[in-house]
This record gives sequence, C-alpha cells and structure tokens, in this order.
Amino acid sequence: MNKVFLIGRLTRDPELKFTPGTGNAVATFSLAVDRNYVGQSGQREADFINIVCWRKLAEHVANNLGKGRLVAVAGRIETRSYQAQDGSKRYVTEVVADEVKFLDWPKEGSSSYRGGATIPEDSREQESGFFEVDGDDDIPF
Amino acid sequence: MNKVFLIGRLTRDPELKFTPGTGNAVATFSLAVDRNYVGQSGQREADFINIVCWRKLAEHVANNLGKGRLVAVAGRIETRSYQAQDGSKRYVTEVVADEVKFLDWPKEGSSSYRGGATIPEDSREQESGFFEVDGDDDIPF
Amino acid sequence: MNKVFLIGRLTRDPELKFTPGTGNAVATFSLAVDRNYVGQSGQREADFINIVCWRKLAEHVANNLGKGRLVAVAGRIETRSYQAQDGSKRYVTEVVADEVKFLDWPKEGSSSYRGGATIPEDSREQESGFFEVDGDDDIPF
Amino acid sequence: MNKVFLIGRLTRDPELKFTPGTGNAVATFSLAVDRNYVGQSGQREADFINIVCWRKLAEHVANNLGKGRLVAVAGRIETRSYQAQDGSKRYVTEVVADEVKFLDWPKEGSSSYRGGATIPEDSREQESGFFEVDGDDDIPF
DNA sequence: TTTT
DNA sequence: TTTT
Repeated sequence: MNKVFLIGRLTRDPELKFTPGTGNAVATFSLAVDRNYVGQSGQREADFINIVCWRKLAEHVANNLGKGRLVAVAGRIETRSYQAQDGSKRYVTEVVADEVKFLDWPKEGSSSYRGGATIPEDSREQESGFFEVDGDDDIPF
Repeated sequence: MNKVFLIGRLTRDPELKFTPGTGNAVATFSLAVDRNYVGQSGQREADFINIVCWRKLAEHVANNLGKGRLVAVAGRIETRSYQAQDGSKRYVTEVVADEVKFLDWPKEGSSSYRGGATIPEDSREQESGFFEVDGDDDIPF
Repeated sequence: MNKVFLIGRLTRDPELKFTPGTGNAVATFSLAVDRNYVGQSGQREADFINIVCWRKLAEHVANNLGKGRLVAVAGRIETRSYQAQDGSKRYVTEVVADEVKFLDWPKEGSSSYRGGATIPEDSREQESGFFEVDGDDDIPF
Repeated sequence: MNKVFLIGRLTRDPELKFTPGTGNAVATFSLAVDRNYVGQSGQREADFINIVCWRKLAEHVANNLGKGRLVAVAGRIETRSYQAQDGSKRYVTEVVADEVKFLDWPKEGSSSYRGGATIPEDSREQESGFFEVDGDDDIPF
C-alpha cells in the first residue's frame, strides 16, 4: 500500500515532455502544500512536493493547469535514483498522481489562465473538474 | 492537506538521535514498499521511503522495531533542503509519521528481535500493536 | 488504522448540539461527494456521507460553513448502533472529522453566507482556511 | 475525492454472490477496526465496517480470506438506500474496496484456513499478498 | 527552482 | 449480526 492525498497550489506551470521510446506524455509540477502549524520565527510554512502525471492525465494537466492553481492530488510516492554530473548517485522522491481534482478556476489575465474566452478543448473532464488515469506506467526517464 | 498511508518493511534497524537544543528524540528508518505492478525486465519493484518519527513515537519505534519488520505508517510528506559538502543545495523528501502500526512479530534470533524472553519495557503500546504521537514537531536538524 | 479523505459539498447547514453531560459541542452535516464514473441511465452520481465534528472544530464548522460549501474532510469511519422507535436495533456509519479544510468562499446573500461584511469572529482559522482538532472524543449520544 | 484506508480483521467469512443480470461476483464481509483510544468502562473499542468487493477481487477474497484474518483495505465510501420490509427507506454506508492486502496467514485448522496443505489455486496474487481490481463497478443489488 |  |  502506498497512498498519498495532497491539497496545494502549483508553484509554476506544468512542464510537458514525452518519453524517448514510446512517446508517452509526462507532466511534472511542484505543489506548495501549506503546513498546519505556524513555523517559529519566519520559518518555512509549506512543503514543496514534486508531482508526476502520465499519459492522458499529463496532457489534461498541461493543457488546463497553471501556476497558482489549487488542486487535490491522489497518488503514490515513488523513489528513483540517477547519476549526477559529478558521477555520484542522487535520490529523488516524487508523487505519481492517479487523480488530479481542480479546486479553483483561474482569473482571466493570470499566467494560469489557459484557453480563450470559451470552454477548453478537453472540456468533458473540465466540467466535472475531475480526471482519472488508467494507472499504466512507463519507463522512468 | 497532506496525508500518507504506507505498508512496507524496514530495510534496516531504526536510528535514534536527539536534537541538539531540546534533546527531543528522533528515529529514522527506510521503508521498502512493494509496487503493485511487475517491473519490466528486472527493474526495481519497491519504493524506498525515508520515515521520520519524533518524541515518544521515536523511542517506541527504536526500542521495538528492527530490520525486516512489517509496519503500516500514517503521516505526511515533508520536504527540506540542506547544504551539501560541495556547497550546493540539496533537497530531501521524507514522510513524518503520526502513527506506526506493527503488523508482524519478529522471529527470535533475527536482528529485529528486540527485548528478552518477556514483555518489552513499554508494553502498553506493544499489547495493542499501536502507538500514536501527539503531533508536536521540532526544529529539523 | 482507519483513515478517510473526502472532498464534497454540504447538502445543508451544519447542525450544532451539545452533549447532555459534559456540554461538549458536536456539529453534524451531510457531504455530497461526486462519483468519478457516470451512473448508467440517470442513476445517482454522488455519495451522501454523514460527517461529525467535535468541540472546537464543531463550533468552527457551525459558525463558518453552510449549505453548498466545498470542503475537504480528513477523519475516520465510526459505526454505532441505537434503538429505533419500534425497538429494533439500527446501525449508523459516520465519518468523524479530524480536519476540515474550506475550499471555496460563500457568495454574499446565499444561505451559506455567514458573518457580516467583515472578518468572522474566529478569524485566526479562517485566514488559513484550516482547522484541526485535538482528537479528543466524547460519549456518543 | 473519496478515499478510505483501513486495517482490521474479518468478523466472519466473506459472503459471495452474483448479480442477477450480468452475473458479476460480489463479496461482502465486515471488518473489525480497532480504535486507538481506550473506551471508558467496558465500551466498544472497534468499528465494524462493511466491505464490498467486485469481480476478480470478490472471487479472490472469497477464495482466500476467512474469519479473523488481518487485512488492509483501500477503497471508497458508498452510500445507498433500500426499501425496508415495513416500507420505510433505509440508508446503508459501505466501503467498496479497490485493493485488499493480506497481512497475516491463517493457522491450519482455523475456520479461516482455506485450501489444502499446498499453495492456493489462484496463487499468483497470494504470493505477493496483494490483489488489485480494475475499478469497474456494477449495478448495486 | 517555490504557491495564495 | 461482530475480529485478535
């Protein structure tokens, strides 16, 4: 069992890439999740958690979310390692999203305002504010 | 909101430390959480997640858990940064545990067998296999 | 372990009561939680889940939430039984909330608009949109 | 969002049925989930939560679980209503399971001991102690 | 590298 | 109708 539930705001617009081999869509963004307790004397009061979305969910998120937007994320923690420039091994912990629920709507003119004056292209999910993914995964990159 | 639920096995015995200032107990260990899906061609099939416990929960875990033990952890994701040896900034993601539930009992003779032939010292929690923490936090170190 | 995480809208204003003996505050409301999948042929597409809040959280919720408001609830499932009018035993399943996070703000004039033109009385929690409870419980009634 | 995570013991063997129309398998059982806090003076100290499993998960559970077994359940809360004998409307709250993880193994001779001296029939899932369902649902009955 |  |  490996379950995560988060509510927070995107710290920047999602980044969309495609896997070299299969061309699968992957979107990544960082979520600022407020802490409950007040940090003593100007301390940090949020956690910044890296979120990864695959395939349809990746495209949905990249097309419809932007910096500052409030979302709920359900998913799981994944860890992976990679070779750093200096040859040392580095470890990364991310949350792979199964579901992303949009909890607010962007103000026109903000960087997170996507689409024109009308309904966004993939509108079916937009309407419900919900989007689920098939759970299939891909080779990490 | 920042909620995590994990079930997995300790990859090593917990490490117990105390904060320099206040002397609060902190226990850390790594949890191997099996992935559901089969990795293609000999890939990794578990995530290794760093767990942090504070105060009473830290002592309970350090006194009663060992490598290989199966536990359920409820808590939240925290991120922090630190200065690496070479001066660069590194980022760490951990799960701070609110609850740890013991799901098996160690076989005598194994490295995770703690305590003698009788009931462990802090037996009240042992009996129920459950231990909760007050949620208080401390200055990270 | 008994953990629940919900996002939905109040189907009515919260109801505030006090326990006969100790006078502890209890607020109850029903949450409409949208289902992901489309029900075939006009079926129900939401679950209606009864939420119970105790003490400070109860008062906070009763003072600041109303019908139609969107919230996230973290808590646990509790079951209890009671004697029905006809003498038969009935069973009830509820979610006892540990945390309630407000995810939208009421439009002025709506039934869920509480407080005047200014900041509500218990404003400290309002500001963060978050409120946590001490976890203490009470004799059910 | 509607997420539930439970750890508890079956209060009886699972009951397996099939939907009238499509013949889909449904297994139901009740889970005793220990409460953290000590009930004052002989009070109840567990919640009894009804679990529903569909299709492959239903068959897996019915074939391999029995009274007293310890499991972790991940799923969602569902509510439904039905007509009682006396014509009145009754409401039911259940947890529909997405995943059931087996956390112990039955002692031979107990009512929960299923299968012979060897590996159970659907052994692939048994080995990992894990079984996931496709999430498809069915007309409630 | 951090959001309201 | 409730489990260890």
